[in-house]
Amino acid sequence: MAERSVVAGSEGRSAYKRRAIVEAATALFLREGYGGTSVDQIAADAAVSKQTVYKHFGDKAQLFRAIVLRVTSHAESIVSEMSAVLYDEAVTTTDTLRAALTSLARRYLDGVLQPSVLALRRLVIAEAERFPDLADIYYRQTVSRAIDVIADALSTFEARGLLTVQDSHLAAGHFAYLVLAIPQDRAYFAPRRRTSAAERDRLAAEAVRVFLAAYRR
Amino acid sequence: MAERSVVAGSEGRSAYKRRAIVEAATALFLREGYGGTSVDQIAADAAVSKQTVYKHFGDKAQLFRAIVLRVTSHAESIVSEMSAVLYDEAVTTTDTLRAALTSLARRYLDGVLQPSVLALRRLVIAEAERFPDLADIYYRQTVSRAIDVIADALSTFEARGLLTVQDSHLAAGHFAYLVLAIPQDRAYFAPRRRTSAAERDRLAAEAVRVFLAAYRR
Amino acid sequence: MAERSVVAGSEGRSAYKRRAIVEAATALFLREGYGGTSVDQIAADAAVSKQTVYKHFGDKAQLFRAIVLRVTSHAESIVSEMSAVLYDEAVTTTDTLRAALTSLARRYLDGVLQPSVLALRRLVIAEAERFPDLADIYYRQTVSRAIDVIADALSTFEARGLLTVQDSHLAAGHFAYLVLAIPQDRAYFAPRRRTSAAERDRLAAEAVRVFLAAYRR
Amino acid sequence: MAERSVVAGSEGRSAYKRRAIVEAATALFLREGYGGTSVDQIAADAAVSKQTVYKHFGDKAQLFRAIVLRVTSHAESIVSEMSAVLYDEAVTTTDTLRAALTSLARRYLDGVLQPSVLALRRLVIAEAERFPDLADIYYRQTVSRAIDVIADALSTFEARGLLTVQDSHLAAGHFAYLVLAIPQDRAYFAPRRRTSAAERDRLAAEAVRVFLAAYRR
DNA sequence: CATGAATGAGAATTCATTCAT
DNA sequence: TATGAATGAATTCTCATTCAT
Repeated sequence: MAERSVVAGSEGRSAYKRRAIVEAATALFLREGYGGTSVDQIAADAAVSKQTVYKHFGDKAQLFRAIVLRVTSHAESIVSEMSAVLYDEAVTTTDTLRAALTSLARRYLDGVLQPSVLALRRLVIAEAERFPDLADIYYRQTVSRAIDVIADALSTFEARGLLTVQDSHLAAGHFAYLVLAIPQDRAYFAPRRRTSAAERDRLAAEAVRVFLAAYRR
Repeated sequence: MAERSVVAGSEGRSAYKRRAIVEAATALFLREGYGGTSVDQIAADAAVSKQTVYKHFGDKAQLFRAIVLRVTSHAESIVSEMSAVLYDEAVTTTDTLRAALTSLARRYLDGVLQPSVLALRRLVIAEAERFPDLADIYYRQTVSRAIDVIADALSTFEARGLLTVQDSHLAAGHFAYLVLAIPQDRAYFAPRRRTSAAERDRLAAEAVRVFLAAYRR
Repeated sequence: MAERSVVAGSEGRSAYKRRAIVEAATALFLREGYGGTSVDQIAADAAVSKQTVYKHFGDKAQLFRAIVLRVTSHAESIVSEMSAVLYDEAVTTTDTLRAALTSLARRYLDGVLQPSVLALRRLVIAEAERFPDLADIYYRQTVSRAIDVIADALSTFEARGLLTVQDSHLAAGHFAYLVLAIPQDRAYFAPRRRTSAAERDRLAAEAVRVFLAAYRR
Repeated sequence: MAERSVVAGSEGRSAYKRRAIVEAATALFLREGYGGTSVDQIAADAAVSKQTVYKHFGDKAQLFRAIVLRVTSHAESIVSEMSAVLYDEAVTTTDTLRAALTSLARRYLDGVLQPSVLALRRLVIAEAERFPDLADIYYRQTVSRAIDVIADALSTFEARGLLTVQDSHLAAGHFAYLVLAIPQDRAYFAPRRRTSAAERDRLAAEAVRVFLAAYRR
């Protein structure tokens, strides 16, 4: 038992340090970028020796990959939560459809405009040339994924006779970017500026209005 | 006259070197980013001594600023050319309006999806934290500017009874991103992928369709 | 115990390296000045990597500060040793006073004319514009300090009816510079020239003679 | 005549530029030191090309030598002016002697405590290792020279039965440093601090008092 | 297995000096 | 003869990575 607890303590320590590294690296990469973050700093912030960082992650690039993938999968979960609203059985009329889409739009905005999500996007874009594989994964797991989910829902709504959609992915793209593009593009260039809740409400409502004008049966 | 040509040759030399530096730095910054580009490399590519770079531009950051501003002003000219179509007197019917907006959309897509324009955008986004002033200028001179121009045109069209527009800037944002957001966002994450002419045609046409469904009187 | 010696060895190593850096830097700064000494050279002379220098001292200026302060505190100890003679109870007559002052003068000369002390003074003077704080500390801890100590003693001697001193600090200044100024000023401009023991004897004796002529009761 | 005026203009121009270089270099060397001054800066401040600097002075070290020698000879003139008072025939009594010495002391203080003189001294001291010849010349032409002049005068005064001086140079040294050493040493370490006129008066008076107590017949 | 030190390279920047024009 | 450019080395400092203890 003593032995086990030592072993367990050892593993627990290792896992603890690993998590400390991940946390420090996540914060630093998101804040300072890849080039702006040094392994020294990560080790210092994690209160761990550099050697430990290298033992756990091989090298800086692999650590970066691990961090980005981890945060990306977290971003993916936003999409999943978002999609819940889409499978609401109650959407059977234009009014409930509008409500559902508006709710979806608000969730989407709230999710994607989170500072940490924006920081990740900016980071991935900045490093897309150095880490094209990461950029690709990111795009597929967040942007594409969201559009897929929306497209599915739109197809469902069309099957219920609520919408007229020919290319559901194009329609989903229209919806997604009617909602999101304005504040997201602004946020790319002004990382500090926030989009107020009122603004988000309005953007969601207007996006839905335009979308329905074009796609309602 | 011989003397003058000597003098002119002397000045021309300096200007020539300066241009060589600007060209080399532009290519490198757009391709490798700020951190990925060394002053050594710029000097080597420009076939110029490092001193000459420093004499002309002070330091790396100032050189970067000069480059970004220069390319930005070039990007701005795309907006100006784009706006030409908007003042076509012939837009008086729904059909001519649709044609004008489609043409506008195509020009917009063609302009913004140019590799060099995309590279600049990615660069500015990547360095928005380090050079917030540049990001701000870029956004105002290209993104905002384009939306302003479009908003003006939409107001005109409304005055002619062709559209119903309450918030012309919001409507312009809807238009711009219905057209652009899908391929632009994809391009941020996949710098190498091109959007074919056929795709651009379709994106333009569909964007205009959605826009008119929502905003036509 | 083996463990402890390992730990101790580890700490000892770090301290050993630090001391090696301090010694190399002290020698170089005193000999070559601040600008004339490169961090590369310090690292090489200390048989240590540049990184180790930077890890220990942050940057060149901080290293310089540490060195100057350390040597200054050593110079301060000269003042302290010097002051011992001043509290000799045996000073009760003009003759014993003369002997005590002469002894003091000799110690003062011996202390301040040491090549390393002169080198430090020249270094601090040379860098007084760049490191005014250091110059200030140096002046207070050595020059001012010595004069304070002497002034105290003179006050004591006056209390014993041996001297007539109104402004004890001024009198101390007169004493100190009657003793020291001639060879010190020469040494500033001729760093290599030494002042012989015979010369120092004579300078001490004559300084005391002049001083007593003016301040003896 | 036209030709001559051209030639003369050319020479005048050359001499003018030379003077501009000398002035700029003097200001810079005194303010920033040898290592802190770049030839670029000198050329810029003199509104002259670097080549012109090199044509006129060979290299930076020679320019430095020229500057220091020029300013030194100016400092020497202070000694000469100072010495005037010493050959005043009216010095025949203890009172006139005291007045003459006090006046001398004041002139000496005023001369040597001029900021430009102090800056030169600090510069020469700082570079004494690199330019030992300059330091030597400086010392002889200012410090030694002043002491020689004073020693001469003291000998004269002794010949008139006013003083008892055995080693006139030692006595002159005592006089000079009784007057000067306190504020000069302070000024070495605190380049910005000034010594007020009142302080100088007092220092002069007290120095003369001590000196006469020791050397008056 | 973890820590401090080392390595070795590379970055930005500056300098004194020399070449062409 | 004077100017802008070039040279080439040096300097401070940082980084990613690897030993040795």
